[in-house]
Amino acid sequence: MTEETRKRRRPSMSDVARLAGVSQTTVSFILNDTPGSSITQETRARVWQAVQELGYRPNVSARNLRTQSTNLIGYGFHVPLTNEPQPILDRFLYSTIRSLEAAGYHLLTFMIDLQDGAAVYRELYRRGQVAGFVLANTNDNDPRIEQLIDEDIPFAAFGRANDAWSFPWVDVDGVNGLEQVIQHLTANGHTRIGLITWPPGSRAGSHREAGYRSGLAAAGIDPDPAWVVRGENTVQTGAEGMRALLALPEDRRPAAIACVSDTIAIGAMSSAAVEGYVVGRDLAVTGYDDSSLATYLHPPLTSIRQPIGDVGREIVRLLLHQLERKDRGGGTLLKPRLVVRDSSDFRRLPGE
Amino acid sequence: MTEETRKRRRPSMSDVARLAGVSQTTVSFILNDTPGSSITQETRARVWQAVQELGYRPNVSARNLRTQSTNLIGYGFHVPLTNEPQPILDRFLYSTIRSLEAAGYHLLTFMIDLQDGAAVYRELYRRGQVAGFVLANTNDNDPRIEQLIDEDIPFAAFGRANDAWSFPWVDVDGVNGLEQVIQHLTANGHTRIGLITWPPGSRAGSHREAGYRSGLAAAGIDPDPAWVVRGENTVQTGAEGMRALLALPEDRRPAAIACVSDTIAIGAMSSAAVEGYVVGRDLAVTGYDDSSLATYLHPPLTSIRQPIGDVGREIVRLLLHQLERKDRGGGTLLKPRLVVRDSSDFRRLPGE
DNA sequence: TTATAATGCTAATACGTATTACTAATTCCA
DNA sequence: TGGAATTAGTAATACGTATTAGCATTATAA
Repeated sequence: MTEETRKRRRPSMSDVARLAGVSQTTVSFILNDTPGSSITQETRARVWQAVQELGYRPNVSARNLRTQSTNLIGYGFHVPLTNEPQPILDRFLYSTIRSLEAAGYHLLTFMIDLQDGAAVYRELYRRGQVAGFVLANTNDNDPRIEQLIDEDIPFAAFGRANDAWSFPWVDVDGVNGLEQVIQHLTANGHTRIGLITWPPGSRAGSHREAGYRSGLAAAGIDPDPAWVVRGENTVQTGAEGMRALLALPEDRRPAAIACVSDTIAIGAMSSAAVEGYVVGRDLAVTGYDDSSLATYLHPPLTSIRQPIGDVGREIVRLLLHQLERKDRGGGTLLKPRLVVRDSSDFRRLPGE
Repeated sequence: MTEETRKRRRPSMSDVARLAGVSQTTVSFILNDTPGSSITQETRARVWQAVQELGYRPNVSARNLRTQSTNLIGYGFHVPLTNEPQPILDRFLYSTIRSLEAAGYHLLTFMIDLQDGAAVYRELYRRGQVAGFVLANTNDNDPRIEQLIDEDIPFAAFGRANDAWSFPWVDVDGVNGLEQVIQHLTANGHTRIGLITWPPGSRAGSHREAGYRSGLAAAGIDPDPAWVVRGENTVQTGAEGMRALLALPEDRRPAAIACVSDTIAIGAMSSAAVEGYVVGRDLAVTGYDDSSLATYLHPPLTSIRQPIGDVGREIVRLLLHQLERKDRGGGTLLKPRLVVRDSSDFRRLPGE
């Protein structure tokens, strides 16, 4: 039985046509509702009947070959340098997959490492395996984007890359996000505010840092260069960054620390606790991403929530627009939202 | 220029053949190293030259149609009920994608929700979009597995489903994992040990619970039914579970709590802190998964590390075996490893 | 020297679909 | 009533590849 089942050829349109007593062309017309074709209700019914009976399903490869297209969109995972979970990326991916499926597309995933990166994209496209790409984790002058623009390959990116390049992107306004954080902290009376952020060259990092600076400027604060420390997106970076900041002489030591991710904030909070500080009383800490952990940390973490579902939907819209109408769209900038919790909101704390 | 670039048809084998002055058949023979064909070194060189010149790449759809196969493997994401990060799943995915690519396959992702689940798999397979599937998050009597077996569709699963069904799976021995945890805790003198685990029906959950029970039995401990509390895989479950356990009367209250995931353990630790317990001194807590956060929690979390890279590799091996030799393989059970940290290792703590 | 085998290549075909060009029968309109 | 227009369908073809069958030409064996 196994062998027989495996061997049996899947029914094709011709099989359906034969069973229904019509031509293969007619079947195609009916299944695709081809405009301009005229078929009786009765034959339509007969053909659908045959489709049911045989369990016919159109063959994707044949259809792709004939239409010179494909229902696949590529997405490259960066090889993770560390094992940190990437909750934002996961949620972005889910939302993107969902939106793509609603339009009849599927997401093909592949791994890229930092050097060969761009080449894989070209290869997949030239083989006709994918119709276009969705990008995430974009960087300053991202070589992938440069190449995709160059070769006129359809794509849309989560994140910007370079003010000079014009391409379809969706981003969450990191400048605004950190401005909200700083505004919240200064409103709470803070004047010495540190920042734990990523190494230079990260686009998202530079936006968030710009928001940090403009937020401080708006409050008339001139930041001490020592207030900004950097590292990869790991808990460890947060822990070490916090230790460095707390090691500053008392008159320069920040009493509020903004982090560019929850992951970093978790490390920072843990380090602060080790050093004997009570976060939320002695020290304000904020994160970014509003991951699900934020609520349950001790104390709960103030964070910035990104409208990830919207990002996925908008990216897919931009991409499909290209695939259909063949012209590139512009960018979309979405606003994030500050979620205040005890890690930064001293007024909510009991006592002191 | 844009329009021209877009319009230009991708070169086909015939174009290469024409440029090299040979037949399309010859080009195919050369590119595929078809055994039994005999072609001069000189013609080979001429053809490769033409391939370079035109930038020719084989068309995937045409190849798939001709060979009645596809280079895609399907992977269905469960719609996440919560926003918890799933570090294990992410790492499993990376490892799987890598292994698949090494064999010339790509991973096609799609979303499934709990009810229609199984139908999507059949649909993708019958359309010839994918050659088989990789499954994760398998459950007791998983209907997807039942259907895939029924319809003789190639697949391999991360996790078991049912002792009666025979199919290719890879799993990490959860019984052994929790036995290691319990053995460690009892060796440290604990006699009242709680468990925060998932709702019944989770296969992985029942294995870990069995390990909990056999571990206790090995130490001659008869567990109080109140020691086991259940909930979804969220931080909240951990927090509430811990609160429930700590609310038990003192003579029944566990002093060590094993959790079936780090996510749950994080909630448990946070809740314990709120109740005024110092984890690692008053209370031992252990997790499962050894996520990257574990090291940087306060205190660092004892956890179970799963050999995820091996899982991905082995799954792909089992799947490819089916695709090539057309028979199903058996299962592989991998051993996890206990990583002891301060959350459970009282002897490491300073003072008392 | 001649039949046979190996070498180096090509022509023809099929995979399953979508689409264009066409035909026969019917309906419409003046 | 008769020609045009519409209706209901079909035949033929192409997408780009892999493969089978076959055909010269050269090398080998008897």
